[in-house]
Amino acid sequence: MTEAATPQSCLYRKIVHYIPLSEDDAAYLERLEADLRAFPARRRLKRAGEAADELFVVRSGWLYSVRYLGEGRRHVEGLHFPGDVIGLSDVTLKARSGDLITATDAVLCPIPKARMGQMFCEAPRIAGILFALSVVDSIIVSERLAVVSRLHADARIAHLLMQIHARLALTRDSEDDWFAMPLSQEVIGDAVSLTQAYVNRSLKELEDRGLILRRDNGVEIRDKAALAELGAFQNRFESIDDSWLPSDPTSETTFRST
Amino acid sequence: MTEAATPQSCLYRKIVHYIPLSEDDAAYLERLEADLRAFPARRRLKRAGEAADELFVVRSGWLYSVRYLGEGRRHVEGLHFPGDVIGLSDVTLKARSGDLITATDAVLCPIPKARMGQMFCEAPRIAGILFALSVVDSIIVSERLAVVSRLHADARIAHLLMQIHARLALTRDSEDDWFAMPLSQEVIGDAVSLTQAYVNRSLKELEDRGLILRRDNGVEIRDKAALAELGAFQNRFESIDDSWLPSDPTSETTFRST
DNA sequence: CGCGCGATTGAAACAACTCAACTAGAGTGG
DNA sequence: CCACTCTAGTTGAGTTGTTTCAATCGCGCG
Repeated sequence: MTEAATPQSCLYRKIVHYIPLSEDDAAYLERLEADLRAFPARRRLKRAGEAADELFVVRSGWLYSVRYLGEGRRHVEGLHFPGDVIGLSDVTLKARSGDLITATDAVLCPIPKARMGQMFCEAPRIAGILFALSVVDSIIVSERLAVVSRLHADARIAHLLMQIHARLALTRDSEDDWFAMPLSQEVIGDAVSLTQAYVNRSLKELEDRGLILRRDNGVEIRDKAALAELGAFQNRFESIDDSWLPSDPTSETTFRST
Repeated sequence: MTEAATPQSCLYRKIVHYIPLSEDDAAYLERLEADLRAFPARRRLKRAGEAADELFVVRSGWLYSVRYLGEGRRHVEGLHFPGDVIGLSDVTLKARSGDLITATDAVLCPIPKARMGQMFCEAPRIAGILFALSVVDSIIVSERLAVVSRLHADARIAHLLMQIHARLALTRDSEDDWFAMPLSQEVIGDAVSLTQAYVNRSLKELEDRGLILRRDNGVEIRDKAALAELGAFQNRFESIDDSWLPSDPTSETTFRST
């Protein structure tokens, strides 16, 4: 176990990192995360083809989703960190497109997909926020696509490391330049489209150049500027534009002349 | 001009392709698309860095968004066809991440981003549908990421062609295996991460193998099954799971015992 | 008619892959 | 406490898919 059994809601922390939340909305969120489930590391929780009928809020632990495209070719669709909502990206699918696997021990809150409809009616602001989170997810994927498409091995790795670091920072208060890295080089490779062997070489090169330091089963970011430059990384999810969100009904700023 | 000046709403057609729409919702949609603007082909409508303060519904024409990541490296983030909503994928960004360019003459309906908030309150079902469309967009990107990551040049092209074909089919009644291809090989390359020269070779190979036929400035799909197999293409946006959507308030099926 | 962009084709260079052997460390059981 | 096993990481050599650079072709358009 890397965390306490019932950690505080990282989703809540992530959201308030972005936008202020009223008491009511906070309470609504809390009810959403009522049901806690613990899973051990390296477990395949869901498989491609199973019904995609629930979302999961990640309370603690790392997970990833993989897809298989024939002849053993594997692709990591996404990494999931504490505070992430897993499954937003396939609410429109009846069946899961890939497998969901725990990288570490993890605690999740399942949410039946059916509740989303209620939410759109009962809590439009929460619905809007969920929409925003889903958009953030898709920006992350889109970013990765650009990088994988057009950058070299070392730059892809650099980008991935910066992205992970930035995503983790959303739910941490302390500014730490080290994070644990429970993903194998093979998983990293499947995420940025490289072979395991080449991931190794690239990591070594980044380390030799002094951009990172591998220690204690994790990675220390040693030269943030250089990594960002190399990996064409801009933190596009550090803050969000919430100007379009439905306003909080409890605050009386809702009705303004247009 | 490839279409009439004020064509029928393809967004409406796309939505009803997926899910039934009440009179009220249809009317709401129509009001959303009140403002029509025509643009000539090959025009840069928006640039990276400009304020991302509006969405566009595509009434007619093709567009694409490109991103530049240093040293002339260009990446096509997305293709936009009639019925698409451009900009859903960066509602959470204050500034556009890339340029928006018309491939053909095009007619667009701008929608101020600010209206989205209202929508979440006034028309939860429409908001839900917009959310679903955004998820479909992100599935398309995610699909492309998997393919670009793990498949060879000919397979990537095969996938792209099948994807375009399938997306166009959403708003067409006639089953046609030919479509116009106003994208240069360079743009195609920037979309699937290949150089223009190699796109050419791959297209030629697909043609030699009898999977496609290039004619009349377009592409004819000659062997759909083989292309789908080669490009690991599954049509994951032909229909959507709408079971979770807020129900239509005008229909009296809303309140059921849970 | 000639200009210019996009498509076509060729040859050389190279980034990343494949295959494979070896090492380090973590866990297990005797 | 050591030998055994297993998984993950490291490193090397040869191969290949794709890029790069460049030259040529075709065609729509002013």
